[in-house]
Amino acid sequence: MADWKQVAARLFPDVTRTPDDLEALYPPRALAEGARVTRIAPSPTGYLHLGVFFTALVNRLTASTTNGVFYFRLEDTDKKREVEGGADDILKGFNDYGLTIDEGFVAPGVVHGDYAPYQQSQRVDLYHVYVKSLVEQGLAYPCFCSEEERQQAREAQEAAKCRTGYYGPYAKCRALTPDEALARIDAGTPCVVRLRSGGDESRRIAFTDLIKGKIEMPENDEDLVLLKSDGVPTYHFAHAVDDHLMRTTHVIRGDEWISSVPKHLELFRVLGFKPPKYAHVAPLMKEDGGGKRKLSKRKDPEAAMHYYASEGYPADSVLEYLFTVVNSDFEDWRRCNPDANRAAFPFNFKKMSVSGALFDLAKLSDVSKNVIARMTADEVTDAVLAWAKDYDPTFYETLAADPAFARGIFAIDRGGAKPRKDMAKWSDAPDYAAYFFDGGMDDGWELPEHLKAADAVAVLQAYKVAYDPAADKDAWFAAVKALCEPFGFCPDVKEYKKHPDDFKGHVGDVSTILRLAVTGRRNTPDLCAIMQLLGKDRVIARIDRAIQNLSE
RNA sequence: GGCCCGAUGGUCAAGCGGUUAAGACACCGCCCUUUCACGGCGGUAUCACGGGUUCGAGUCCCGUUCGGGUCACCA
Repeated sequence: MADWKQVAARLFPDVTRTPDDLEALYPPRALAEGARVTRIAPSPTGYLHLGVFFTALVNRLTASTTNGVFYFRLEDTDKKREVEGGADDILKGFNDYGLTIDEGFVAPGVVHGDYAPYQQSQRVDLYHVYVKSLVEQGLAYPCFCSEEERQQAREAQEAAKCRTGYYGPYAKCRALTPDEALARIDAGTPCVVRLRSGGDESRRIAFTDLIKGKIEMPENDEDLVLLKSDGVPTYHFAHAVDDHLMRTTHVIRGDEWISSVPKHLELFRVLGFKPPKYAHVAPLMKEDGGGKRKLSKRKDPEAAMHYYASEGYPADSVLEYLFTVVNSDFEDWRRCNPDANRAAFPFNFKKMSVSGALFDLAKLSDVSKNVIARMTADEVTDAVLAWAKDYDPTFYETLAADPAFARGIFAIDRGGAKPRKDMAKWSDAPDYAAYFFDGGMDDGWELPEHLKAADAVAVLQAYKVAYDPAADKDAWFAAVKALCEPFGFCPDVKEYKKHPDDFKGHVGDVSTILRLAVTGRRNTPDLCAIMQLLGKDRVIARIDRAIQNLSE
């Protein structure tokens, strides 16, 4: 009569270490009381998803605010879904947004830390040590069921209207004796290793989620797969082993995991590990036909962090917005600390939303406008240039041809106490700056309805005479004002409002005529500054063209 | 369908048994203003529904409805 020890030995002939050995190899961390160890553990299945980034941010904040450690572990146990270079994309994304990683994979090609390896595909020996031990104890067993068999069992369960899954009486291989198991291993039948669950579906297990509060669920009674037939662990098992061995104190992850917590708790129990604290983060949602749904990697371009770079949202804007979603009191804090570094924000689980928040691009825009409004002309120019180089080569050429002129464009109305908020993202820049370039001005503009072309022509002709390219802002305005009365416009807006019928319009209308002639638009920054930047020749040429257009 | 979570304006949300139910975005109006902006002030608009408990319920309990998540050798 064989026993489970023999089965374990047959299953894992190369495993010589014991759980105690590993315990010694990866000792508890020497950290101060209260320091939290957190991690992000993405799988390299493609580009960096906004949701992953968001979760990483919460992990980062949790570690930072407690002087703990935030590490990056690669969950590359699913070779089928793996994407070449996926890990580097994710890491690069973190780096781009200034999200620093303390340990594990910290940058593309850079890994360090005392709890290595940080890549699950390189940790299989470790997992096997524990599985072997569980099999020896009779707490896990090999299962030889084929996909077809499981499928059939499932259909039978559905027909009988009972819970589907591999548990209790439906766990066929659970009944195998060590001898039977040995025979099938020797016959070369592929197998997985399953947990022999001691759970009871009718009992309930309670735990406290740091975000959602107390949660109660039926115990797990499923004989979940620990090791797949290729010897690689499932997420559940890897989670228990890795987070224990890496001494994670707080597991912060997407709330799609919440229903697996009973499984995880059972695993920690049978392995003799102290379970971590859990915090399950609600997903970012998107409005979709009246309802809302989780941001989808496939359907929604804004689910990719890359989207924000290509649209030209400054990293700072994205972060600033994400913080408003992370903690509901962030905006209050920001109002009180307008210049403070976000790292100083006192992050708190209790201020996190329990249910999914709609990702609001309009709000992002507003936040971003404020961020950009605080930047200097040089910063804006550099950022626009950097963005254009990658995403709008034509615009880049245009700007790069005359950097000083480019800088001049973005310097207008910037830096004062009342900054303009014209741009929410760098991709707004080409349109914003279009009329500064001769080919970019739209000549198809029309006068506001209450103004007559003849009056406009008269104003423009007079302005040509009065125009002084060297005039400062006051002189410039005086010249505009002087144009009013001769042509029936009121130089004083208040006065005009008292007697609107006495005038053709007010000084604002005169400005509008000039603005349209020079820029082709009704909305622009300070006209005086624009004209100075444009220079005399261009201004005169444009006024002439306007006069001609209006005269036709 | 089973299990779990949730529900305050169009959106993000504060609220922890007694409030005129904060604030932000968006929208609208007014003011300021050389134009355009910025800014300031104001406005429209919310406690999903039904039962309890209570002197009193957005807040506590139970149902209903709706929304989300999850039920793999994926994570």
